[in-house]
Amino acid sequence: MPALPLPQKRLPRAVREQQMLDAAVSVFAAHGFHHASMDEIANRAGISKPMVYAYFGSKEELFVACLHREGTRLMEAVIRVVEPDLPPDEQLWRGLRAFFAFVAAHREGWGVLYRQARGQEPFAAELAQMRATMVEVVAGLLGRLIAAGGRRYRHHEVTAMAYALVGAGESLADWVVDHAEVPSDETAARLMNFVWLGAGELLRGATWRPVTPL
Amino acid sequence: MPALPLPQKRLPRAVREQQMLDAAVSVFAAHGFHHASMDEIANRAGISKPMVYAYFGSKEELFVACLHREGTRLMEAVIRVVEPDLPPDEQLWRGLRAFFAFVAAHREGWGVLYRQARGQEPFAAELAQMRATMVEVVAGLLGRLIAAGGRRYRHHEVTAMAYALVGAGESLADWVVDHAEVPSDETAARLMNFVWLGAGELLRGATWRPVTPL
DNA sequence: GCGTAACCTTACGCGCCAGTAGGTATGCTG
DNA sequence: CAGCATACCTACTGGCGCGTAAGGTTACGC
Repeated sequence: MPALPLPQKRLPRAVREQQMLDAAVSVFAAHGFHHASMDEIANRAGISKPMVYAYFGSKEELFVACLHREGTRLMEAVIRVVEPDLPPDEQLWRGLRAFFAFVAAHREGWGVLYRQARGQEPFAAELAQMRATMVEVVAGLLGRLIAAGGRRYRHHEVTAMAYALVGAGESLADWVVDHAEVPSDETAARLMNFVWLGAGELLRGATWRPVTPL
Repeated sequence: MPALPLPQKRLPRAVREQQMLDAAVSVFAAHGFHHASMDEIANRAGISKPMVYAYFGSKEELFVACLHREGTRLMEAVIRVVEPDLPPDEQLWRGLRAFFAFVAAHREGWGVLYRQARGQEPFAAELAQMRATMVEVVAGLLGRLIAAGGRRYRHHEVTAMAYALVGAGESLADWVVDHAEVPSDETAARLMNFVWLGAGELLRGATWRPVTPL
């Protein structure tokens, strides 16, 4: 969207910071980190460049701030729906739905930033952090799930499974971004089926059904 | 007058190109696309910059060439072991093994390039191409697998499953790169189990066993 | 041997943009 | 209405590194 030529009211820092982040997210998403210019970001935020530097310090720090804000929002969206009292499969299902819904709703924001960050070294750390949190959550879920079945697995095993699941999620998220016509819940259901039953069960014709209908 | 310490042998184009690619891969992997300098690449290849431009045209094209060479090698490594006459599960298993083995063997090459490319726009296309090929192969495998079980699935379904699988693979590949101590076959086996049996089967204590022992 | 094509070099131009210097306006607090 | 802090601006610069012009040198065909 174009820069809003609004009356240049003096605004408190907290507000301007959010505006800058909004601008930065869309510019970074549009051109990528390196091709994004700070001038454009400042412009779009309806402010001049030195303000951005005053508040965020550097281009890299600004990017990290974007990543952090958007990532936190995603996490919150997922965690909000995963109530610990529900049965594990229901938790997983809800988490997946929330995840894909978020990705679909933030098509041009989160996904793109995320992809960016995985390559560029300075950001990989920040990313790995969030990813690790996510993996931990999922691993916990799988752990309880398996424990409920009376079996025990090594930590390593469960972590690897969680990693695979998170990766599958990311990959399908990419797919969702490019296929706006497919409802995100449908994708969530597909992954749920795949994960829950595995190819072995699937080919025997079994189908996992959500308690809450689509 | 300037005595050349190194006997700068004149080499045919094909040879030099490979040397340049070798140099480029390691420099790109080390610093990332943008922080890599053409001078350093030329240097490491034991050649001067204009040669690189003469042969590859631009920094971007050079990167694409790297991506292409490495990607092709990966594809070949996987396709080589997947003999069409084998039963589908064996094919899948072999493919996974080859994939993780390749990634582990090219720790500082392929994985890093791959991560880079997903963000930067100009390369996403090239990447998507290879990815699509991979997904297609996997989807074909899954399709035959399911058909063998006597059931039918929509193309969309199978493709999504393939996408999820490929994503899980990529994700675990990252993990493998950071965990050199874990043998790649172990990771392959884990994913195979996960995919093949699904969490549902796993928690009932089932285990898929490879025909060819680790 | 001699021309010519391919290989290879040194040395530089020059756009782009992150980041800054230095200064002005505004509003809050007493 | 001082006086102080904070919001905000215009206008620069420094240098990094991609890409190139112009010119040597070696191999190879004839």
